[in-house]
Amino acid sequence: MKVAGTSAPPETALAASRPGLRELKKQRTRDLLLRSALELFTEHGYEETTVDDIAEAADVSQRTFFRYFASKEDAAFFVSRLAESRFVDAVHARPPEEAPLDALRLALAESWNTIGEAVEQLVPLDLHMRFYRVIESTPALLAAHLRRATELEEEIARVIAGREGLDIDRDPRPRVVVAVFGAVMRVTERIWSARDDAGLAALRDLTAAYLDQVTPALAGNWRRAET
Amino acid sequence: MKVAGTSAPPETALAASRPGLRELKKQRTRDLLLRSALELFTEHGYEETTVDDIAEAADVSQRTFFRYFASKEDAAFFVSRLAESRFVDAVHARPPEEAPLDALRLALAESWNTIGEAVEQLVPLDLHMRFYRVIESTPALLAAHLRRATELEEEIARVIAGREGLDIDRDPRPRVVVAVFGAVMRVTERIWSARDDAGLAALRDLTAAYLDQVTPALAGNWRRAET
DNA sequence: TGTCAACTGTCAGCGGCTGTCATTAGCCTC
DNA sequence: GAGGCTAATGACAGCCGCTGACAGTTGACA
Repeated sequence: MKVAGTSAPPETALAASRPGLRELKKQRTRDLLLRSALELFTEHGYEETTVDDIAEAADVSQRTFFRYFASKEDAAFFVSRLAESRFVDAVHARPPEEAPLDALRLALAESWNTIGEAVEQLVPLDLHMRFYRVIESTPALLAAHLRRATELEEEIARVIAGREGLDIDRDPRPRVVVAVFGAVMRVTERIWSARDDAGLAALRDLTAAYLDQVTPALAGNWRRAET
Repeated sequence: MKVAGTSAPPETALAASRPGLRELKKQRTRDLLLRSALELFTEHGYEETTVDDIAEAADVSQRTFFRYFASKEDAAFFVSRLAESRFVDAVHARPPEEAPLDALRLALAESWNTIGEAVEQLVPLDLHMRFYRVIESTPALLAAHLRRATELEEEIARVIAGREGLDIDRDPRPRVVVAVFGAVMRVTERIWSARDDAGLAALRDLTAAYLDQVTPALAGNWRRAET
């Protein structure tokens, strides 16, 4: 890679520009591994599925699996990574006049479709949604998910701090809002995944509803002003 | 402790009533394993410390380690578990008139000392504090820590829901406040652990300061009303 | 077509963790 | 205080996630 150019193949800094048989095969193997993994996970459970199972389902050796994915967990979150990056893009694109919490909420509302499309490129959206329930019910995966979520929060907190012209290490507010936002998201995921209707639309609606409740839920006595 | 009764050993349904040489040895082994583990973790790092290392430091077989702790991780969080239960107790003890967020904040403020004492029973408080930095800088431990934190949040959310007479599955507010509270705690831990002064007092002060910023940080535009 | 590099499989090995079984050692009774 | 009972332990074997090393295969490109 990085063969700069005089004559023949362009091969600029662009990734995956001209496929080439090799790249194509690679991508196909990776996709197959990914899909096999998610299918086995959702069908038999994460812990119950060995890396050997996945490799066998994709007709490669176990060693090859680890050349495509750093770990079993890495494969499990491959799709999520894609979805998250879309959300980050959406936050970046928000007009800077918006208050932080509004920017986050609107960025999310806006990115649902983009995310859906991006996921569908890799694996059936339905499969990815079902896998969320596996995450939620598998301690090891849930732990990894939460850690990844806080990393994402840190990234977004920096974006927010940038928008507001604040030093993230001197003013805790960017991290706090983002953490609060993330906390609500997590609660939503949790409740959503326990439901029967685990579709994307349901998640979207739940999220919107809960985000509206943040401020009222924090303020004072609930027994006085109901609703 | 609690040796009452007539003549020989009562041995009622009470746990750990009369030590007995056996129980005593067991407890000593467990404490030794625990302390060895934490010392090795803080000195050489979590991943770098083998269970064999820990077992050897405590002069038992590796198999015995796993009879005391379900996993390496389990040993790592043994002390934290104790501290958390103190906090839960404190929340339970709060007068029911207090608004939820106030109850949480005051329960925390109140339990610092209790926690410190309880920890000291098991291992040097200093060691436990230093270990928090290991958690924060070890991906696997951080992940586990976050998962455990959300489990704790669920427990506390139920307590809050109880206080307010709400059905936790119909009203999201208990989970939301607790999640927000927990989110602020996490941000605090993170910032605290990155500091030089990683003492208990510093953590306590930071937490208090940040909790006061929750509501203002959520409300509207930061650029207008500064501090 | 032949050379080079990328991709892959095989093998060996480590660390976390578990089941099994024989041995040890506290406990309890007679 | 000698015996039997049972909990606690150690030793061993084995599974699974994961990694390094080496050799074989297969696209890429002159």
